Amino acid sequence: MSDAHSHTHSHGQSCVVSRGETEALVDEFVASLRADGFRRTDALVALLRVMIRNHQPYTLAELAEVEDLRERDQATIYRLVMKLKDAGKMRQLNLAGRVSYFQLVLPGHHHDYLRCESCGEVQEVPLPCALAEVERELMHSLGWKGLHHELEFIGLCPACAD
Amino acid sequence: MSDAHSHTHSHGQSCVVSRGETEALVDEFVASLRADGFRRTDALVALLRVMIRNHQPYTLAELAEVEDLRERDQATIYRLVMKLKDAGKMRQLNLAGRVSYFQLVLPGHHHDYLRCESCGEVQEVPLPCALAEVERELMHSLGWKGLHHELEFIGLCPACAD
DNA sequence: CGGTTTGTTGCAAGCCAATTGCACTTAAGG
DNA sequence: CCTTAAGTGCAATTGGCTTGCAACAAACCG
Repeated sequence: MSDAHSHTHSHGQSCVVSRGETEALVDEFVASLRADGFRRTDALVALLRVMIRNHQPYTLAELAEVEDLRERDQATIYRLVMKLKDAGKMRQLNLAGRVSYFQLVLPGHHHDYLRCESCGEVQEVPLPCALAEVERELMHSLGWKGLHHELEFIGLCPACAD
Repeated sequence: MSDAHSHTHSHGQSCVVSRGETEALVDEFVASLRADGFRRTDALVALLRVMIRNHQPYTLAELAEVEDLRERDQATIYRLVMKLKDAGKMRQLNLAGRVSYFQLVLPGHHHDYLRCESCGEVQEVPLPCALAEVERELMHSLGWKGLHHELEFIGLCPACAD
């Protein structure tokens, strides 16, 4: 009952960074992490390399499939992701049902998503997001602090719509 | 590692329907469900009574605690919810991490939510939502069909913000 | 450069919401 | 009533996380 979505989701290509530029960003990122008690380990570097080079949401399972992380324990990746999240450097997105997606927090790289409820495809919304103003209004009128948001449009992708 | 949020979340009161009016809406809802092969069972009526009278997102666990559903098997509730979802009458919201929330689809009763990342409190956004136009634009320019959306603002509620 | 401290990792076990198989019950429609 | 297909309870399984523990290895110190 209820459809499955258990295949590999294709993400929109979005935000790909060149090889050399990635290394510099990774170094910078790791350096900033030192303050949070992180050490420069192979696993951390490999994880950041992937998530910086291709800035998009990944499931833990997807990360475990990636080059240089493939042969690592999933618990290791899990703990890295969680620690990054605790440090405020990682965001947990609840795009689909029971699996969580994770995406690095890179200031100025916010995105909303479209998800196909038939095939599970996820793609970025190619329009600027105008919710920052709503956030400001909510913080002002309701007293909430530090708001960000998660917006997902759900429907049928062109391929599944027939 | 990573905070827990495992307590009972308080939902904003929102959309409460009077006792008598609820019964009428339940009857109407059940009637429309006949077309999808549903039968009028006690469990279905009890479920709809709750979810129509107080139109808000519920977890399966919360539903299982409710009057008239308390002594029922959780698998029964689960299957009702899934079948309603398959019939397009129920929406699965991914508000928090591990657990899913479900909310009946009642045309014209759309809401966005605010969630506190410290205490887990969820409340409705008390502002009109202006994304219908974005949906139209996306369907037109990208060829997606039947779009709806899920929008959640995340931050610290007034109580947790100090 | 060794030695110490403390974060990191692998492995395996555990957790828990969700999911399913099966046999029994019951609503709906003759 | 009687038949049929949907609904239900119970128990068992799945699967994505989550954790305890002992072995490792960065980072730091003298």
